[in-house]
Amino acid sequence: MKEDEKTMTKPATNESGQALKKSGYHHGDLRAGLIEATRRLVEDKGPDGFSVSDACRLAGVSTAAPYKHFKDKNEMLVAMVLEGMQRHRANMLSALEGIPKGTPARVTAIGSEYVNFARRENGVFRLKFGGFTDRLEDDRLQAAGEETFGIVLREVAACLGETEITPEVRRRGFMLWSFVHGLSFLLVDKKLADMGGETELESLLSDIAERVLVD
Amino acid sequence: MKEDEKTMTKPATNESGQALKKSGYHHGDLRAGLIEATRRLVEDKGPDGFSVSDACRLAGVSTAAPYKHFKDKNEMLVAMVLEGMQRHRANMLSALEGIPKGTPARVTAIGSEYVNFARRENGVFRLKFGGFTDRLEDDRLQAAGEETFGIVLREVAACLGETEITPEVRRRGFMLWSFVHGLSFLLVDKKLADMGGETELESLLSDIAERVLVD
DNA sequence: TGTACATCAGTGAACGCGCGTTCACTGATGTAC
DNA sequence: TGTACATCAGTGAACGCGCGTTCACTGATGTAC
Repeated sequence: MKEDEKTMTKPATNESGQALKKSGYHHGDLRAGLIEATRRLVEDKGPDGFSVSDACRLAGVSTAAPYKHFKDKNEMLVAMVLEGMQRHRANMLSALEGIPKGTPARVTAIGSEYVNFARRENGVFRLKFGGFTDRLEDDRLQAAGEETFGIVLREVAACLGETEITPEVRRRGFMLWSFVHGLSFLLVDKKLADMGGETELESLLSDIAERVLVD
Repeated sequence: MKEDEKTMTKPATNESGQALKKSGYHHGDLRAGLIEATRRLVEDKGPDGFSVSDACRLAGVSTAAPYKHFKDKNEMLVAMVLEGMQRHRANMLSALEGIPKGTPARVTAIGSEYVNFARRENGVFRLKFGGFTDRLEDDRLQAAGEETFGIVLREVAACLGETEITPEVRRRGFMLWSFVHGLSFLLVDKKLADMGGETELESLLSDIAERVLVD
């Protein structure tokens, strides 16, 4: 196969070893490749360090190629954030596995995963919440966010012994969300330099859960 | 004075009526004028919608002028954010006036002002906290932030009956900060569409203060 | 009070750059016969 | 199985644009005499 030779002379055959590109001419799944490139760039250079040109370079593709898959730059970012939110949601759900229903420990587990996502996928997190929202404004993002918040509300309701989402459940859920959301930002901005490590974080989360969920 | 005629033909004599420019040739206080222009642009177009060229246009000055007062674009943003943080701090302090020492009401008042700042000066708030930190990284900003946090810690200590900033005071203060910080973001991102108005906000803040400050 | 002069805050033109997007195109691929 | 063909995912060159920053300059201002 001279495919490989060709690939080696291409400018952007991916620096980190993981393959973003499949074959010589047709890509295989360029849409996914570009989303992954977008994600990487946002993680590496920050939410505003992303450019279409960079993504193309990383995916090893001409700068015109994305427009076969996305309307414009904004669509690329939205698609990437949506994917990230699905991951986030899935992680939160799997963090619940094995923890008894109706216990504050479930709420703590969700919070812990929320914070971890904010750290692990800092760029995506900031892109969604850091004030780029105006640019990204999109019903799909809004909907995905509410769906995720629903997971929290369900657990809060269970803890409070409610069978449906009452206004009080919303209120408590919102308190918890606010706390965990702010905590994520402060951790990621490193405002918590002297606040200890992982144990301290877990204790903070369960402490808050208890304080908010106690009637 | 033909000064006025000249000014009228200038392209950027300020759209909103408020004077950013003083005289025909020398400006008077261009540094302040540019900081104000920067602030306006960041508020109007978002943290990443700011450009030096725009600021010059708004201040009615050539694009080379800022470099007599600031090292580069970043310095302009830092200067503007620093000014904003001083306002923020002053507002928090004056929100305390007349409220009895050692009461949770003082903590609530600070929180309320924090949230209001995030809404009133949304652009500045996001610029400081929304993930532009990497670009803005600056010791002066860090120091200003810690000074502001000190106000909270002092009040928390008073509420807990401590005379100094113990680890537990820091812990509680940090919980409160996280909550109020997250609340600010969620309000500003309009994730609280169904969460009621000002009264609800105040009740949320005092509720949290009580829950966190009760031993 | 009037004049000569140094200062330095502003000018305006220019620079090189990377960006987002478009265009006519090409050639790999899958399908119908 | 082999061939003709339509499709359409990619190319690569080009576009116009606004950006941040620099440069030699100019002329208003304050100060010394």
